Amino acid sequence: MDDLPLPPILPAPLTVEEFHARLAALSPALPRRLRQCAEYLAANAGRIAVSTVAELAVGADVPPSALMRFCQMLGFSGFSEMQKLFREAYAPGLPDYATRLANLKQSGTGSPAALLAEFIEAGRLSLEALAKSVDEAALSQSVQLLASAGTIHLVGLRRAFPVVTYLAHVFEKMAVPAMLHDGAGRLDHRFALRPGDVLLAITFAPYSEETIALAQDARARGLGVVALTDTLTSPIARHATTLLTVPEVDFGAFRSLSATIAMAIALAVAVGSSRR
Amino acid sequence: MDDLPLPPILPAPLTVEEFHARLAALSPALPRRLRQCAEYLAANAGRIAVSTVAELAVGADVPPSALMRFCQMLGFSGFSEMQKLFREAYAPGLPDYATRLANLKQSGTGSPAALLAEFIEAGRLSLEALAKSVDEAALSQSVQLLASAGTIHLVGLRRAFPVVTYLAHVFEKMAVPAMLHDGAGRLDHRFALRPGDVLLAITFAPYSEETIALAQDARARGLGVVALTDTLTSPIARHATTLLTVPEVDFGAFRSLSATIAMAIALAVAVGSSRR
DNA sequence: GGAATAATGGAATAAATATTCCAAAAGCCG
DNA sequence: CGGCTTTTGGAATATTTATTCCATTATTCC
Repeated sequence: MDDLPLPPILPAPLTVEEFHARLAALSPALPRRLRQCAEYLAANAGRIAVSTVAELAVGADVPPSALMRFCQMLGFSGFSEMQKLFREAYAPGLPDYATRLANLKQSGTGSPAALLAEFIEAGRLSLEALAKSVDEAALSQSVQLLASAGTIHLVGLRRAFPVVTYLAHVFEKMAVPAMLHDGAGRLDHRFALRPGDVLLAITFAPYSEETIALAQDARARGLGVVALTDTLTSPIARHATTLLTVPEVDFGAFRSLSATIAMAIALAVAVGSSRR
Repeated sequence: MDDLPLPPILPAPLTVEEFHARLAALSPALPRRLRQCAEYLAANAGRIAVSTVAELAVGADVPPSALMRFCQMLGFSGFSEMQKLFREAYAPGLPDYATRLANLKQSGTGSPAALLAEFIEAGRLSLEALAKSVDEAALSQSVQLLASAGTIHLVGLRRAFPVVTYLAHVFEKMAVPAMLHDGAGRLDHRFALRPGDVLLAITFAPYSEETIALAQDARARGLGVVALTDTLTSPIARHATTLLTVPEVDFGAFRSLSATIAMAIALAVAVGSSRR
């Protein structure tokens, strides 16, 4: 007659992040159907706000009742309460934004505001693509390599130049020894690269001869080279110790650079804090 | 007995953009309650996917039945059909992205990947904030002013420097006469500013003395000054002919620059095409 | 100013959706 | 292999949510 086998009732997650953490924590120790739920929801959390129990159940390939049980095991009273979390999380950021963007785009094609809307969109898409495609292993290796460098040499010309100037600024702020190769006066500072130094080279199609040449030279002299480029098949890939790629969405002939800069700062800050 | 006063039955919008266009077209000619619906939905279209009729009705301050009628007048069979449009539009972009981001952030606080996730997020928030806050009038005026310039002078130091270097690159590509004031060698090129020229000055807190001084000097000599800064109360505001602000979200001590660059390219491309 | 028409709000109804419950199946342990 | 516990699927129920209908109120036009 004792009907209190209730597994310790967990408190419901209060934020989307807590939700993901809970999912990751419970997932391995779950029976089959419930694990299916966990995996599907982890991969499609964005759908929760706009789907019904039945739709999600189909997606996860479980009966609706299994999904129901799953919600309760997470600590929610039911599916609706869980959905509420996602609907509220969704509210502040996107809705007004998407609307404004639509209005901007509509305000006459070719108008400055419409152009701006396009670049904003390109930037956002680039950032999203980066989030999806980042190679965590290559990133950590690059950080390690740069953190171990004597001096970090920065090279990147034309459209990549703004990124290296920003890096130079960030490294300076963090007191990391770095040297910017800017090609001013056509001076060639290749002999500034000394054993134990590392080169951080950035180039995108159409690739800069000079950047690639410097990478090749550094590599030939046994220095580490971290390359930041657009594809795995970039000509700089063959001269790189570690290779980072960022998928940048162009609008017209111009690149938003958002993703590249995000990657560059993350790299710089990680290096700066690991040298300390 | 004739009960066919049916106003010409419009076809329902098939995309979110069509929806906005329809709204804008019908809105002015609508009776009071229906106009309230149109206005509220135009400003909060993002909410449609995640709200109930009752919630939206409260937001628009109309009874649910009015909202219902409104949906039907747009050509939908009812609210559910309209909501379907928004739920489907919502699906592809965000969900996978948000999920990946959550996973990245979780991969150990302080790890490079987690840092990257933060910067991606900061960049995206900045872009969204920019979309919401852009002052279209100031933007067009700035474009006109720059388009009428003899030579465009670019100034921006420290964290703003990457932006001006990118602008210099874009202007060069578009064959717009522009001069970059980079402070190299502490040379002061203020006498390069000639009548009919325009200065584009970029600075963020903590504001650069040099940038502000150059703007002040240009203004005193009767030149146009377009200022790109972070707030309306920036010290450069008093020296500006037109003022553009971008709300940039920082993470830690570092700025993502995404929004600033989006604004800068839009400006440059608009100027370039209007000079042609 | 009054008849005709359009718009409105609220209550009644229909439909969709979430949630519970329980009998059957599967897994586990002695 | 047989009793026990856990997990599962589906059907029954409860709840929420959308939708319709109609009497009342405002507008328009003559």
